[in-house]
Amino acid sequence: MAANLRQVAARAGVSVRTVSNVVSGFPLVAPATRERVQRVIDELQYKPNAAARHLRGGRSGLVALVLPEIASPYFGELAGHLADGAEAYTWTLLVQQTGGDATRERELLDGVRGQAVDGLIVSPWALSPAELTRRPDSAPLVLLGEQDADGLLDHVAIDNVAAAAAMTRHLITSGRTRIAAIGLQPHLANGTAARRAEGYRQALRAGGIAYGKELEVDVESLHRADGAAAMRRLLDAGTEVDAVFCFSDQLALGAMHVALERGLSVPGDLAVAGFDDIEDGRYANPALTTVSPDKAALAEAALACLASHSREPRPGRRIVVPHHLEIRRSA
Amino acid sequence: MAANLRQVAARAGVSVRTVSNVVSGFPLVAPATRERVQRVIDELQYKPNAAARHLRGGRSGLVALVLPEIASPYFGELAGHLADGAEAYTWTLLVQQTGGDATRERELLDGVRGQAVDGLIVSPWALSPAELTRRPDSAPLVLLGEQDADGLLDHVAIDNVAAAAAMTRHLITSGRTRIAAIGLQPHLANGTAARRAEGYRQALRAGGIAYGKELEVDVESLHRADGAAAMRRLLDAGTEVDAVFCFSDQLALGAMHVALERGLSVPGDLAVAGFDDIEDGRYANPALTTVSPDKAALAEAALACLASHSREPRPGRRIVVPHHLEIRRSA
DNA sequence: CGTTCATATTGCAACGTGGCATGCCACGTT
DNA sequence: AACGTGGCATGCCACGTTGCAATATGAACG
Repeated sequence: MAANLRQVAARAGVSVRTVSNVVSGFPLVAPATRERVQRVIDELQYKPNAAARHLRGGRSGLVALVLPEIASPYFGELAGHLADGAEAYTWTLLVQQTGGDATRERELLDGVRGQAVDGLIVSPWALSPAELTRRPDSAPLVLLGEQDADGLLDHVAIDNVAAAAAMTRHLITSGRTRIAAIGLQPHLANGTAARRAEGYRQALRAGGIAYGKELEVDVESLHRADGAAAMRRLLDAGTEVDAVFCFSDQLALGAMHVALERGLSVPGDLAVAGFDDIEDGRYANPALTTVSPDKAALAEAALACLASHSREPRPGRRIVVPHHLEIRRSA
Repeated sequence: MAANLRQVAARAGVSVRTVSNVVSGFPLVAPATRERVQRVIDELQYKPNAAARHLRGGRSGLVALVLPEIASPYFGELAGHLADGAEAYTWTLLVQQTGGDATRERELLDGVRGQAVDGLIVSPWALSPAELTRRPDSAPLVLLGEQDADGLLDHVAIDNVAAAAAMTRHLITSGRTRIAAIGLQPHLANGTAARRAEGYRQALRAGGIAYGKELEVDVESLHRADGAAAMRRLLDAGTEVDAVFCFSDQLALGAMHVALERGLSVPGDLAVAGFDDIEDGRYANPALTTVSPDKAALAEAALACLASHSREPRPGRRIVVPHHLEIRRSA
């Protein structure tokens, strides 16, 4: 049975209000009183009741992270940064998985929990920007990833077009001429893959390199298995390729696995590049060349956005965090 | 501005209590009234206030997952299963990272959040079983991993001794005679590594294979970098080895990376085996042989434990979930 | 000695909900 | 006609906290 303010107050011979003042560090408390109350607090191991504080103050101290799946390394690493960073704001991170399902995404955006949370950090998958903005005014929300919702919602992301173009240029510079892309998702409203594809095409065009539909491979989702399947399709189709640029590291690891299985040498016969710079890529064999977004900055910016947004309403912001190419062995 | 019961009641021309009855599905409400109230609820988009419910009912609908770091693939995958499974109990998962720090682990076990949570799922790192049991009676707690706290706390785990022995036997059976182990953590009270070491030694002894200190490599933590460093030490020491059994897949991936870098062939010159069956291992090159714990069962058992424990107090339980060897290419 | 002021402490109310007990009404029974 | 029964609906209260406004205390000053 946890102690409450009343019990502490009774035992210390002061009013409930005074105990509350001590707990919350209100300055107008006599040192002697403060000390006496503090002693009772320690003695009874009093801990403020979060539910009551939440009800009274309207602040839950919770921030929801809404994403397709936490088991995905990229999201896991991001969640780690977010959970660490949240502490500075006295927030605790809550995980909500959508499984990439549109209905579930919609539900979570203003579900039961939506009301009990000080903010939402959302990595949308199936929902279009239009659907994202059309939501009742509840907790502040920040999107991870570039979205066409400028001025309406906050979003934090790297410049995907520039990043994809830079990696493609790297492949061209190192002598590759048949550069495939794995990871397009034409069926999704979520524009991340589209932006990466755009950067890829821009760079090919600028480099005077051939490109076309046969070099672009769609995927259902971004797991290693999808990358593996895509690579198999590409090789089975007999398309000539000397490089693949995958729009996620997981796709790249799956693709590389298949390439090696088929007896290709990486990077000899085939260069493989990824996107995300997940920890696995660093220790892959060969180590994976990748686009490295500054995940810590991404997390920090998202949290700062929420914090500033809950202080005062303002138009949506677009925050771009840095990225760099991490050139390793695979490309 | 979210609607509350009072506003719905006023608009529907009934009492607050009746609206509450409709919301909570209390049967004694006339169908006509129920429908009228429901219409207003939909109209005003009424959503029950979680804080008030929590305060009134003492249930927050939150379960905390306390672990060293969520970015670790094993924990990420486990968190995914837990978040999915929690839904069936109408729980939401909350992530608390300890960074393997004893002080922080202690804090979190009965911290501010500890009181606001319906249960704790804890993967201890630095804390000893004795310290874990010595805590004020707050929310129910279940430990992940085997701990010497039988009868006092619930814990859910695979049989680490048996699993490690089985993998070691597999290495022996496939002809290896100089089998090293990477991943001992003599400085930690947490007994998982110790149990795996025990299984390893048992199997070596039973197989009549040499073992000794020079074959057992300690690590600080379980990251790929630790595995890589351990492998380097092992090779630099000139110890003759034809297999390494790593006590986590991350260690194994780091170790394998170094082995390949040094020009060894895997599994030709060196067999590498891991523990955890994380997704990366499946697509590693070569694919990683590993001990595969049933993570879904682990998650489900942990949640069931919490649920049953919050219904009625009872002595601590020890739940063993199945595991199997996942034999791939690396060993 | 009375007034003023700063400091220290307090009581009241309200946040939104659900348990409890009770009130009300219509209908059927004696 | 009086009474009992059961279906519905309601009012009151408490959960633990904090904002607000008011009050008590003591010191300083005219």
